[in-house]
Amino acid sequence: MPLTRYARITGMNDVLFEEQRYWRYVLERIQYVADLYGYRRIDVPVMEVTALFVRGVGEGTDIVEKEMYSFEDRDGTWVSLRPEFTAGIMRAYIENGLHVLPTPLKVWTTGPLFRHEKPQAGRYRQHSQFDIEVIGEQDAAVDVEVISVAWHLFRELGFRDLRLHINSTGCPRCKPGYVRALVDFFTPLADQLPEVDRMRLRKNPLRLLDSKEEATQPLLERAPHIVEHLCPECAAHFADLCRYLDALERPYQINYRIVRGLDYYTKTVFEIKAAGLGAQDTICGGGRYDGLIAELGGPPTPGIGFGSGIERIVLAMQQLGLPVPEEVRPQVMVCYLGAPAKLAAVRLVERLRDSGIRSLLAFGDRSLKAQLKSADRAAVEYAVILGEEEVQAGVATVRSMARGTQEQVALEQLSAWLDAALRGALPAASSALRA
RNA sequence: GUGACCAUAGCUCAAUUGGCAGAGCAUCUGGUUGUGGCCCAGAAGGCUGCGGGUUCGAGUCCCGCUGGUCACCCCA
Repeated sequence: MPLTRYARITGMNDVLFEEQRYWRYVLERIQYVADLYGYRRIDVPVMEVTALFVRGVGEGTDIVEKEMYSFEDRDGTWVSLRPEFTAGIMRAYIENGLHVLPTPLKVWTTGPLFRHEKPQAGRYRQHSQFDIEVIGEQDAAVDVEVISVAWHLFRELGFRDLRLHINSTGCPRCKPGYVRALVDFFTPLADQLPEVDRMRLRKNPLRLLDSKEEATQPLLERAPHIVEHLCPECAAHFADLCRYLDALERPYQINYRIVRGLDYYTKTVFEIKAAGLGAQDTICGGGRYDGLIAELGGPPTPGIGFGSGIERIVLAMQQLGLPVPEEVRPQVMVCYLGAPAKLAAVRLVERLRDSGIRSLLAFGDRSLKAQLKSADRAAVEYAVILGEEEVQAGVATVRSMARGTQEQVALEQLSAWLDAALRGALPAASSALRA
């Protein structure tokens, strides 16, 4: 007897059966949409050397500075549980020489990510994302396709109230100029800013844009927009993005206040928000990272991708009452009376499974009453009863749980009989007796 | 990392001013031979999150810790 009861580690979650219906459906739709758009699955390790994330995500980011699960491996190398997918996938791209594949390379993945944050609604320390990446093409039509993959998925899952926000963060050529303009704008107004935002002005001026401080809001209204400071190349790219979105008649809004927290973003950034969640209402976020692969030691190659939190999707679907398929239920339960019949039952249930019938065996030598009760709880369509009499005669008693009728079926024909009955094609000349 | 609220059976919740820890649901068994759902009866299930303190006496009051929830920060 253990003296302590073990509990979940903070921010970790058990996904129980009711919720699994959502997970199963979401994953299934993800595969469908990924196939539809021609994305190939890739899986990368949950652990990488810490330096990869420091270099990829960015040294000064919150993720790297205070949220990574990092530790020294037994052989002395520093490793981290992945806090996001992109860096690992880019490492795999470079390491496996995937640039030799037809360009662009379009991949998707899913799995757990780890960030040591304080948990709250829709935010967990271990969470899963659906992630896609397109590597090797800077055409803005790619950006639109990437957004469409997410959009299509959410529509497929039944979401209707979605909001797409887009922005451009420029590139190393135009971003510094904008940051300077932003600082020039706010510096004379610094005394009107709350403490937090004065700090942002000094440390990371771009963060001012997504400030939620009351006092800052009216100032932000008049602050310069990055869209007006883009270099000709970034401006043209952004204009293309908008033109293609318009062509799709996809509703979007340009939100010059989207600033993503990862250093690698360039040009397009976007978020999709859903109703039904609390403060964490972003179910998809991503953008372009044209400098990342070179930064990680690969050939200069543009890329774009997004991550979408599966827990958040599931949470929103539950809140919104979106329909998901019922849990797959077993179809038959085999009940038995006495030891000889039990031997026959053990053989029979496995034979039923061989013919593809989802079957349970009533364990534990309990009374027939108890066995039928568990058949009822399991919501099977048929109970198959094997007693001394049945074994003698080489038959089984088959009881329809819904109708309460039963009849005897020869053991050799049982699989075929059940198979037909479960399809709704009951054999015609069967003599049903009322119970 | 900061703040607010919360913690009693597997779940949802009771327990008078500080006075014997309970109910419903779920689980198991039974209501006469081999027949489910409804009903009835019973069983099992608790160091009241943990540790201190006040008190004749603490689930209840006080302090600390841990955990949970929500929000900030950040992010999916």
